[in-house]
Amino acid sequence: MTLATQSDAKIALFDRTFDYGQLPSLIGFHLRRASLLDFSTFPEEIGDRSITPLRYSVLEVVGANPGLRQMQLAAVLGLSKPAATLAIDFWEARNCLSRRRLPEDGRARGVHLTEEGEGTLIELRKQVARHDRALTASLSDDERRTLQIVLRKIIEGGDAN
Amino acid sequence: MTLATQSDAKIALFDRTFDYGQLPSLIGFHLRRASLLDFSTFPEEIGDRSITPLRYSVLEVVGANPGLRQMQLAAVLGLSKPAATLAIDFWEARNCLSRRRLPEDGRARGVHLTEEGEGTLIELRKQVARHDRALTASLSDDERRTLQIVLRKIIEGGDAN
DNA sequence: TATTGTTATACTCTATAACTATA
DNA sequence: TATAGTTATAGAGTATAACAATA
Repeated sequence: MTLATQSDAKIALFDRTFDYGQLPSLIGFHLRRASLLDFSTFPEEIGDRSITPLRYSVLEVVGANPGLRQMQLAAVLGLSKPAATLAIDFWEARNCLSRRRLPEDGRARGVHLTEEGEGTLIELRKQVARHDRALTASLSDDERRTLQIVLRKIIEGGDAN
Repeated sequence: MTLATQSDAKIALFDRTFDYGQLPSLIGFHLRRASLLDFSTFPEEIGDRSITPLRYSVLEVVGANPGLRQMQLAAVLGLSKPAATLAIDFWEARNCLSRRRLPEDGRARGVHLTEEGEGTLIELRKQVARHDRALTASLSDDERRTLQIVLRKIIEGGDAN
């Protein structure tokens, strides 16, 4: 028995053709590769390699929800407590985020954009939108829209749209 | 100026609603989340937490290209040399892969499935296909097909299809 | 001198748990 | 006793470079 026969797509390398087996039939395989491509090209557009997609998303969510608590931020983005702490530390060191004690609960901190953070976010938004546009440059508007809907369906496990 | 107004989608948590800002307009955001969901549910179907998507893909590619060199395997899957070495080590320790010297080049090793490896791959293929099907259970066949095509376009940067 | 593959090392991320301060 | 957040620590994954064997 040869397992090499059920192929589906090939790749040319070293003057030879290789077979991906059943991998190309898997949505997860393509999702992984597209997401990796997104990550790997992200810093090219942003310039600053220390600004990762995750760190950008933290700034974005704080901008959209001024004063939310660190735990809330963590829950919204699916971060662990330490991950939230570290991401906020990163932006605080750059004077883009600030922590403020809440009068109603001395344990909690509300997270806010600083003035510099607002400017940084406005700039980042443009760059990230440009990067995302470049990532999907080969798609029609219709395909881009469909892709977004279908990905949401996957993420919400069938309860979406 | 408030940055919280350009919202697009919301999430309910802690008896409150939070805003994702521009994140939901980004394909990359959804790709990341869908891919993370894929990864996080993968071990549930496979059972063995040490068998990662990457390690499975190594077995798959060796099965589809018996005897390919380690460097070729690395290139096909976009792995670094050490990553290829370690992945092959993993399967060799489980008696699923073997390295064989090539008569025509003493430096290179060809990678082969063992008999046990063939059985393991056959089983894994079924489980992985089932997992991928579950991941996309909320999609119609048509949507699944479209998704695959569109993701390939992204990956190949516009030269695809 | 270049290439295949291995090993060593370091760096990033993540996950857990211990800790503090408040409640 | 429980919760918000911080710090400490360890584990997985990845990337680079040094290395051994062969060409």
